[in-house]
Amino acid sequence: MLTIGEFSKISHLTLKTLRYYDEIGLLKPAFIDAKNNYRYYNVSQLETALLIARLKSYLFSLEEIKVILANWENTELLNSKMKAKQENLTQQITFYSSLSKKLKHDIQLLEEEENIMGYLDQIEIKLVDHLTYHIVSQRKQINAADFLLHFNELFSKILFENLSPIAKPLAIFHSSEYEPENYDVEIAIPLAMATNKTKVFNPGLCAMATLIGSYNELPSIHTKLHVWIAENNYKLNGAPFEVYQTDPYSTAEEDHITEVYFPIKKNEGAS
Amino acid sequence: MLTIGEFSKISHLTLKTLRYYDEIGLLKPAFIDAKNNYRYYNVSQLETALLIARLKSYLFSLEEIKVILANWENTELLNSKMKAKQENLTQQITFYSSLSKKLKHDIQLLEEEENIMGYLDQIEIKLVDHLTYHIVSQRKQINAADFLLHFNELFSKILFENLSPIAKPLAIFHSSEYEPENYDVEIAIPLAMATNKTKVFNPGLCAMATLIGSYNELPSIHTKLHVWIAENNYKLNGAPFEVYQTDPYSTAEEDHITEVYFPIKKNEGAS
DNA sequence: GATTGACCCTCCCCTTACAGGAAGCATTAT
DNA sequence: ATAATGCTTCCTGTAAGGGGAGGGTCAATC
Repeated sequence: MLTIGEFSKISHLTLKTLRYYDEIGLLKPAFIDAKNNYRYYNVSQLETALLIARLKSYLFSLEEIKVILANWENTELLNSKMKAKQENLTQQITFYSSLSKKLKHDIQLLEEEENIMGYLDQIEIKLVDHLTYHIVSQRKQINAADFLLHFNELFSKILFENLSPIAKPLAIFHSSEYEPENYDVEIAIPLAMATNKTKVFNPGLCAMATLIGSYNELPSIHTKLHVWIAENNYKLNGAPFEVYQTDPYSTAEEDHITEVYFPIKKNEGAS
Repeated sequence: MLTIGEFSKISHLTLKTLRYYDEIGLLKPAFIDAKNNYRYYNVSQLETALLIARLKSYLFSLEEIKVILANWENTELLNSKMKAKQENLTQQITFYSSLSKKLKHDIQLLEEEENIMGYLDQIEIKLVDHLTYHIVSQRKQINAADFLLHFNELFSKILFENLSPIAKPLAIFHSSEYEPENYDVEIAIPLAMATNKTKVFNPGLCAMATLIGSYNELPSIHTKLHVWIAENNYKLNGAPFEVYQTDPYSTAEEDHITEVYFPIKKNEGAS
């Protein structure tokens, strides 16, 4: 039997770690002296410790390791977990690589122009009077991450009910705050004619900006629009909406074209 | 002035996040109504929010971002931070890649042999009677991470005091637990002759195993040795030590050869 | 037999960047 | 006037332990 100190020295796990593993039930000492609560490990547990360390080096969480240890005989499980982790690592590498590329780009920008936020000045804002549409729409609380999925339903409806779209699909944002898990969005498609299922969409005067590229830059567009609205003495007059000009399935992320509209009206009492 | 909800919607930061940024002083609302503690942001703060989001996407911690914002005029600082982060990312990528390779190797092992701990059976243990040495040594509490640095001092001493080493350098481990930040290690070099600065090193009977490759596998060796000692009815009889057979500066990590010794004696009262 | 120093125990707080939820005011719309 | 919405603070929880306090225990020495 090994005391916790001896076990620590051999396994290269700290005392803190060993007590923690005991606490969460990952590696419980073989024997605990009831009268003083001293932990004693037996020699065979050293190999378990090695195994844990190895799995940990592959970035499995302790919770995952616990499951793997509990099913140690089941090599199929281990195999699939390891392959999943492998996939995971590959994704991480891709992610870091693209991040590194973007960072490199910004470093260059900084050295040439002394400003990494310069792209903001490229965003052009137009004042437009938006057409009136008859739209079919669905309003829902969705998770922002699977925004696209909810469009499919509407696309399908259009197809099967023989409706004829007259303009690109759009989304109207009703949320009063940003809550990515629970986003209050109305997805809509403009039709050629009014039916009993359509409603009138008439935003009127709008400030508009076009986003070319990843959706991640959306806050930049919103910011720009808001700054512009404030500076030009307008105020918001309805829910913002976006019109999708490109097919998200066939277009690369960096070529997406999205038009962002903010319905506005002149500020009363302003000069 | 924007309420926190409006600001959230535009910046795509949640209410929780905004309140948290206020709390840690990263993005304080421009105005707080004293009578109801409502937070109000002004439009220009939207751009700060964008900047924060951008830096966050580059995996800067909020603490780092705070520093960058505080020195926003100083493009030099930003530049160096970004380059450091770039370097950091490159390291991460290297790390994940090598991890991925190891994982792949283990997946193969698992499919061929149904066992990823099989390498343990390859470790061979020998019973040896160790020579007696006269050593110069230094015992210190060190950080395990810069183990190598502490050898340099001793190497230098050897050189400048014209001492003649007679065998490879070694390290004796006195710690009673594993504490990587505060490792009680005695670094030593055997000399040809005794002087007033040397001491006698006489470990006697030892169990020994050779580690070929990365130091990370050390716990495996220790485990093996301990299991062997227990199974063969010996017990520890002094501090474990390691002999470094290869030059750490000119040898690749996977070719390092380290001999691990455990001084032992027969267990009394055993059959 | 007593002391000392090394070893072990539990308990509590701290870390990052928030999320979830409760309880209670404040504002706005009907 | 009332209800719905929006805002506030406060508490708890996350992963994997680290740091330290305060106190009990063990083995070896005097």
